[in-house]
Amino acid sequence: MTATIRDVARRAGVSVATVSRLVNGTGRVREKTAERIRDAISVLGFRPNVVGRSLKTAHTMALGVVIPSMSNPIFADTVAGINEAARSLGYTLMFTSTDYDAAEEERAVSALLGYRVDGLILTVADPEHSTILDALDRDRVPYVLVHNQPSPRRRPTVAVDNVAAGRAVADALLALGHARVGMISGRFSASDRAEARHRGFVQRLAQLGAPPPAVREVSFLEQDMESVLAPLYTAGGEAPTALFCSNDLLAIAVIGALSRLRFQVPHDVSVIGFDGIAVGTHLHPTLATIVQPAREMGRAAAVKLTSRLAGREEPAVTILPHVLRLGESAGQAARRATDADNNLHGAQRRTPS
Amino acid sequence: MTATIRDVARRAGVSVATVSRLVNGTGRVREKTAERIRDAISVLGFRPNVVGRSLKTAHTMALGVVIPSMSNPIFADTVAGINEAARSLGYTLMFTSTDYDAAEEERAVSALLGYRVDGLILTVADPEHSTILDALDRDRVPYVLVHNQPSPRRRPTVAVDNVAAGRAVADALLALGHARVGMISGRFSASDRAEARHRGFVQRLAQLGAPPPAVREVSFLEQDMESVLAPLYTAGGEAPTALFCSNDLLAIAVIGALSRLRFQVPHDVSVIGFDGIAVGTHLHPTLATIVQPAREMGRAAAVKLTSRLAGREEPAVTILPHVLRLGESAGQAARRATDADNNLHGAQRRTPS
DNA sequence: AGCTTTCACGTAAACGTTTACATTTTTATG
DNA sequence: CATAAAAATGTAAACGTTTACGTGAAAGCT
Repeated sequence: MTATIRDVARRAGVSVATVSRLVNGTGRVREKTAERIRDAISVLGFRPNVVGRSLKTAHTMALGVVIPSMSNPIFADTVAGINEAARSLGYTLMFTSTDYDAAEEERAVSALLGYRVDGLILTVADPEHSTILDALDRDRVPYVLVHNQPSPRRRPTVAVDNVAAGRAVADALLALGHARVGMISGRFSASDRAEARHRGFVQRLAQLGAPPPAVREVSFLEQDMESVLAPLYTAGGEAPTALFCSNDLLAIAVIGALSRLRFQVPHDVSVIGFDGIAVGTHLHPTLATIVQPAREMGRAAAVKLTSRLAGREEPAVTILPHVLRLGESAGQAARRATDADNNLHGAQRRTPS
Repeated sequence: MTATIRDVARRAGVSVATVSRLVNGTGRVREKTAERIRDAISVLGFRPNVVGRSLKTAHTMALGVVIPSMSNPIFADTVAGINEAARSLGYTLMFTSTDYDAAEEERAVSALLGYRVDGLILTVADPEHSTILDALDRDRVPYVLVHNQPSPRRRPTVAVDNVAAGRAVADALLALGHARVGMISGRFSASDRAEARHRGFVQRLAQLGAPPPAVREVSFLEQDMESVLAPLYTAGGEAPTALFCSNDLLAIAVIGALSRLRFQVPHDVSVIGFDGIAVGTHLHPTLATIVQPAREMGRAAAVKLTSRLAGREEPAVTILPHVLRLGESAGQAARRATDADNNLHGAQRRTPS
């Protein structure tokens, strides 16, 4: 069917070795023969079979990518960055998204390993207790984590400092005068970074003597945010005036739910997200958030991985800077004074059915 | 390093053929030997090398995916759908995004072909005049287009009827009383679907006796939408009261730019997008749009492709239904009457610097 | 001229599978 | 129990490359 190196060799009247040398630029070949070979290649439409090559060379020039979800722009952007860097380094991507399913994580990695990708870039649910990662370490499969929270084990990682960012959110909210705050987070078991953000948040709150936040863990695919929020806001005057959401998608859903519950953002409750996805700036109110340099993180991950593949020494963990973007969704806490005063806003609220 | 089928065979005291048969479930093997082999496999951590297998079997169980951009949720969702279907069919994805660069399209396909993917799923700039597609046809490489506008050549495609959708937008806008409309579109040369949407739009406008729309082609990555829009709105009373944008991302940018130009959407100008990306419903005003079933389209494309690979006959083109979602960004045209009347709103507008 | 290098190229053995075909073992049959 | 049929397994050749090694020719040197 499609031409092989043998066909080319025959037509050019040389041996396959010479063709291989020309194609790969390894070893010299006389200009005259080179021309004959090039001719043969173009008339036969020869395209080197990478799988044959890979079998022999024991590397595939393919990188495996495993992320939780394609539908979250933060990951899409990360992949875009990986793609960009990988391409320019001559690598191709093999890709899977797991839809936040831990079992699927394992299947995906296993499949990729079957293809003998040269390395993996992944965002896993819980790197601390990951049998997958343990297996990769054992088998000496090169990988780098992206977005996962770096831990004492110092697995190769590109991330932001989620804990510090969580603290920053606490600072910001307190500075805006919020006394009672809450957090709506994706399941910690499905996201170590959500857990890290929470940890920083709670820690700083405690440090500054604020009461601990109400925390609600939800599925990353939560459909019915109203049912999650309603209970928080039916209890007496203790409802949080600001909500930290572990990612922007959640924050957007929360803002929608709040509005259906007849709360105004930020007047009644402030909301701050995490990620800094592009659409956040187009929302109304614009979304307050911690922005991560997603595309850059992807690039950095690809570069780190390929550097390791090339045997270059690389720092295990790269922390990229995050920045707090104070959008309109986070505002001053409602005029605080007495508890009674808080109830003045009660009229605007409605106990959900 | 990692165990081969030979190692397994040796340890189990059988031949490689038997191991292969067991692993692939082809041919029978006595339960007793099967057990020995399974043991050997698990202690050696044997994982069949797909590249060796691919070389022999001449198929890779890998599908190539080439799309313009990862950062547009419509494509991200499509890829999610492809991923989902491919996975359940036992295929793995090799992935590239081109960032709307036609040259990159070619490189990407070429790379993928080098890996001998079993087939390709792609969204190209211009399927009608695509040397890439011609080459694929010539070399009998199975592929299916997704999102591209089906043409008389009936290349395998999964799409919505962009022309009909364009007409639907014209109908909707006219029904809302808009007399002068415009279109902000990604470059036709970079997107046949934008061109198709435009075609339907213009066609229906003409059919109904409305004046032809002002059309502005912009880059899909346009940063400065204000400079694009400003000229449209400095000319006398001829400015469009409604803008059809060839995709939602553009529509969002347009709404932002309009607001910076001190126009209110939809009061001063209505905006309607295309794609139906999820965030549209969270915007304020919510985004009027044509919604495409992106994830489903991805799934359908993967299914169509793999069916063809399996030799099953499949209709060449699959048209999935789109639906018009009339969000808040499209409203009644400003009270029309005399031309003079239109100028009443002039006070709210400001000629940009 | 004789010698050593260097250059250009060819030969053939891998790489890890699958799979026709051959061979052995087991089972069924009379 | 002999034998035929069926079942289980083995042998070895491919698949398309790369690459160590070998060889002949040309070039440089004394």
